Amino acid sequence: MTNSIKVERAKRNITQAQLAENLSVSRQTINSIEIGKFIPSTLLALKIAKFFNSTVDEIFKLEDNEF
Amino acid sequence: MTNSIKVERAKRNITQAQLAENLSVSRQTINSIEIGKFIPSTLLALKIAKFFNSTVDEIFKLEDNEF
DNA sequence: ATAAAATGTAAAGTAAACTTGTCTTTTTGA
DNA sequence: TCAAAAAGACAAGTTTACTTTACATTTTAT
Repeated sequence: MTNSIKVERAKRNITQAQLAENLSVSRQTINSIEIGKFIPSTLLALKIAKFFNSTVDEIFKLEDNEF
Repeated sequence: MTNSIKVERAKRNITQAQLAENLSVSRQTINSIEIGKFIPSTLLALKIAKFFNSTVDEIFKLEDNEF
């Protein structure tokens, strides 16, 4: 699974810490998700998508070999 | 967070066990997600959405008080 | 009404998400 | 070029997703 959180942040010039604060999670959580270290819950994914006025499916993508 | 997995299953006449098998998770995992006992990972949500030819955002919704 | 299938529930264990704290490395900007 | 800000990384601890097993309840079909 890939995600474009870093790109979405860059578009809006928002830091990991700012995103984290807005979502009420730790900066490390955002960092770890961004670099693919772990997979967020669907609840957090929905919040991330909403924050970026986007969708979960737009930000998180299955890779070819997945499913 | 709410989800419409039960409805999507009903549309296609698929049991929890069949869905679980297709997604390589246990039946209890599907059951627990359906009744809101726990929140799936984004990876599993993407697989569920794909199985139903739908989207995560269509199947999983934030409730009004969330975020 | 009865059997079989499907669903709900619960407990114990494992895996992984997430937190907090700390430190290093990279990037940014004056 | 230098300092500050941002990002990457690591470890230990907590919480929660998920598994397996097992059993109870509900639904479906005959």
